[in-house]
Amino acid sequence: MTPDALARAVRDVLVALVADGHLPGPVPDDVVIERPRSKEHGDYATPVALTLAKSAGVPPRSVAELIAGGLAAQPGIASAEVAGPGFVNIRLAADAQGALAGQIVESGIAYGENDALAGVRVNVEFISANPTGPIHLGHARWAAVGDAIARVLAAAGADVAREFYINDRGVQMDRFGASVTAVAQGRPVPEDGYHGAYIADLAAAIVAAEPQILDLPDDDQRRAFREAAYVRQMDQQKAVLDLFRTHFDVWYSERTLHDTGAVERALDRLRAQGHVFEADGATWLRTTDFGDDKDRVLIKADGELTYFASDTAYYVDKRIRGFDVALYLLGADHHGYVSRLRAIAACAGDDMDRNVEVLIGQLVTMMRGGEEFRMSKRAGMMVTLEDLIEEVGVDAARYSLIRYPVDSPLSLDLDLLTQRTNDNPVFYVQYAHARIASVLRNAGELGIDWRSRGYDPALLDHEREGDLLLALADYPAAVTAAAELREPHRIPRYLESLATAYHRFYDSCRVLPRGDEPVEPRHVARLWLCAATLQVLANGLGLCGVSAPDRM
RNA sequence: GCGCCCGUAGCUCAAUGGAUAGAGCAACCGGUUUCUACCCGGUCGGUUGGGGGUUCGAGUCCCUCCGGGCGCGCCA
Repeated sequence: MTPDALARAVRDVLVALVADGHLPGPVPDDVVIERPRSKEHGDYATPVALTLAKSAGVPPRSVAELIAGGLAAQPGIASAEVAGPGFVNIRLAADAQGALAGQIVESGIAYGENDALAGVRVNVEFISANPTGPIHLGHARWAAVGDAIARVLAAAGADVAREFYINDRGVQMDRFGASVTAVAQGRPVPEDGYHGAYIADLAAAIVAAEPQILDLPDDDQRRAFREAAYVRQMDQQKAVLDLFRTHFDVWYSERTLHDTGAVERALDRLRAQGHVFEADGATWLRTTDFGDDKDRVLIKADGELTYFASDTAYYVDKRIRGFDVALYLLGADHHGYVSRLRAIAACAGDDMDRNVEVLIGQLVTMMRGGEEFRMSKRAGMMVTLEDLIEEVGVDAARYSLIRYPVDSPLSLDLDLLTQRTNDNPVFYVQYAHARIASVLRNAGELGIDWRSRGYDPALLDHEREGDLLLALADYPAAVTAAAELREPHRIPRYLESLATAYHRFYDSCRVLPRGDEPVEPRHVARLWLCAATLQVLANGLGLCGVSAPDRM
């Protein structure tokens, strides 16, 4: 029995109690089912009597008694008891609990998927690094977390697009182009240019590929270098992200935004909503109507569009493309954008609490030998995603970036992440997967065809088996919570608890027959439990974009 | 100055308003006659930064103070 099924069972009891006049209505739509911290409080507990008592005008324990009485008569429930101020503590029957293993194996990769966010179209925009340099460590957190959020949202039934916004227009691009040009011509990089060693690499590669570029007139040459460097730098970013298993559905160019008239469309819409005004020769958006600190300029007095105009047009464009939610994943240095992005939505006539969402990711640093790791081989003073992958590998990097809530600063300890020990949770979880794969392999070699035999769920009655089944039952709720709260770190945390439950089970429950022992139904039942655990570990690691190895 | 985020065990961090605040690491003690010991069990460890409030119930919500991080351009 799953927590969902249990919630329905409790609700059925409440409906019956109301129908019989034992309780006044209404019955709440959602009955809260909790996993008590203490095992003494049962497999599950519901505090619903506590919340109902007030409106019913009855002592909570009396309400709880009624619920417990009704529940105990339900199939699959071993016991339901009232405890504390009015909790109902519930224990499941072993067979009802054990049946879950079969359900999970049958569901396979779909176990954990749900429809909590069905019908919601979400645009997840993340990284959006300038195409003027490599993806750095600050972006890396979002490369992992943004991708995991997208996976988790999709698992919860949302229609998700991963999007990368390319700032390929404006002053930074020109400075980038000027820097590459200068190096190619043997001149020093301008003061306000880009100084990393990668600039020289780009210049050399471009000159090697198209030597005639140096014969072009100055302006043409600078433009040609800029465009060639842009293409190469984007390719480099894409290659690294590809290596990092972060793939985008849409690469959205700021130039495109301007070329397709999206800016004008957005301005029209904002004007129609009545939040645009002229002052001091400039065109403004009155974002202060919706909580921003100050109004923002869309078109400068010199006629140039601001970056804010692009932001605005881009948001409106996302909505025109049919997304219900524009989810922005930004670095802490951009948190000042939150109020203006929300104001943009409101100015466009949208609901700023629903149509736009901004997550702010705090800083990431890398430590080695107790010292901060600051230098990159290619990029100078910044550490790149490439460096991180080189240091710890994709799995450890992704896992440890996803493992923590994004609103707290993160310090990655490279010494730890390269160790294959318990300090390093990704190995702990992967090891559990590999361990199970090994058991299943051995079962195959012993000729135990557990899958076609079926199993008796009531045999999974050992305490550690029950704990493992409870952990397996928690998975869908972990996925839903991760999606609804945009907190993918819940998945690694969950996987670690599942891995612990498995290792504990493995420690006290022999799965395969020893030596010449015959194959008994209990062995088969435990193989089903192993297979179910393997599946959930694989599914959860999949949501993190981390591999689930069969051998380690 | 204004705004946002954070403050939980020696360290790194969990905890969707629920019961006695949990893991891992570190320290100490134990565990494998055959499935992966990269594992498992135990001990030690807390005024959840301080104070006040809301609630049947607060680490969680509100107020205030303290401490830390970041942001506040007709820049991009």
